[in-house]
Amino acid sequence: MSSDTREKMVMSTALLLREHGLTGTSVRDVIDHSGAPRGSIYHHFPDGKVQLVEEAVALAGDAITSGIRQLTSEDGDPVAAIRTFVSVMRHVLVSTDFRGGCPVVAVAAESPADREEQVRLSNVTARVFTDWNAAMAEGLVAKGIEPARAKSLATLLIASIEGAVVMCRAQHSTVPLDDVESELVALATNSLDGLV
Amino acid sequence: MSSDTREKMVMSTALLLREHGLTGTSVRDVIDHSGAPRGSIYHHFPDGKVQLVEEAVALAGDAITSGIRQLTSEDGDPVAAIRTFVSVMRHVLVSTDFRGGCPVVAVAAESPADREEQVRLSNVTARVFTDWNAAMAEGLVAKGIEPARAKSLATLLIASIEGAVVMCRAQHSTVPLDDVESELVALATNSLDGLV
DNA sequence: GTCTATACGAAGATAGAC
DNA sequence: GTCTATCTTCGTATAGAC
Repeated sequence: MSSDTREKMVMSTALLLREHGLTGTSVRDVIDHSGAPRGSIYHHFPDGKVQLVEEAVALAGDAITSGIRQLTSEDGDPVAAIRTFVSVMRHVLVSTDFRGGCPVVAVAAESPADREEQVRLSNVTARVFTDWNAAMAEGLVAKGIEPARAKSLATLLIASIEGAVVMCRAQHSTVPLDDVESELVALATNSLDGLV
Repeated sequence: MSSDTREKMVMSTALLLREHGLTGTSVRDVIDHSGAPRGSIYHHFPDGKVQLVEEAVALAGDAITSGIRQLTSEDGDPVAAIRTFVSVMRHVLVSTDFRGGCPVVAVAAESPADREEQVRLSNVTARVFTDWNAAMAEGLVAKGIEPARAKSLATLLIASIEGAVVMCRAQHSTVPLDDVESELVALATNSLDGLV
């Protein structure tokens, strides 16, 4: 089955991206890591590396979006969404011995020299960040926070978790993420109670 | 004067790193950008690219540390330090048309395949993040916040600003950083007033 | 769909002249 | 200190057979 090979390649790309970054991840690496047949890359991904990366970012990003939506929808709890988001990131850090982070950030933090590539990739990363933000914000609004505040609060949540992940990689420790989590939980709780 | 050439090379490295990342920045690029003589790189930097990057991260990182210390020392104001940190980042984003971010994050977000390189670079990035954190935390403690809380609050400040910068690059907009700034200023103000 | 072979450029680094 | 030339490896991508 060919679609199986395709999926494996996209998955491998996401795993390699979060560790070595955009330029640091080569098509060769993806082939080796996925065990995919060498001659099939440009069959499945006519646009080559850019397309592979686009799909990997979308895959990883949409998975997070779904997670947030599930935890915040209906009778959900935004604080649980925060904890889950943090847990996912912490697991990635620990399981890669602090060599891996978030593939979306990895791509967003590098600007390729090639213009077209730059545009295509920032389009995906921007969409993912917007989705995360909307999902988080909706959960907060459902709990009584006003839309404008919910949006900026959601941005703070996402930005700080992502920033903490980078700090954890540098320090080979989950402490930055742990600290950010407790601060965020306290802040979100207070905000939901109308205290702040 | 040779030290002039040296400084230019380190400076150029920092500028290129924040835009293209670790793997995306080549020694050739640094030579071209700095206008330095081609044959002098390995004279000034015997360890080649790693050394160049180490010094660039330290240069950029220490400049921020100094900025924070100046604004928080003595009769200083932690909120002013936040605003200044944000201003610096916003200027980088706008002046590079959202193609450039923070060189420290750029390096910390990529794990080189080479072990020794990985160790050397995470040593610098870790030190810089620790310095930023200590500088911010000290400013908060001086204003009456208890040490443990100051440390985690400082981490939140730094992580969220850095995370927001990455989001801004993706979205070609300063809105994420603007939102984070207002949230942080509010939080810091409340914390200093003993409200939270 | 998948193979092997290969084109072509760019990467980091070094040698040896000046 | 700086030059030019070059070694070697690796990057993306393509060609043409199977």
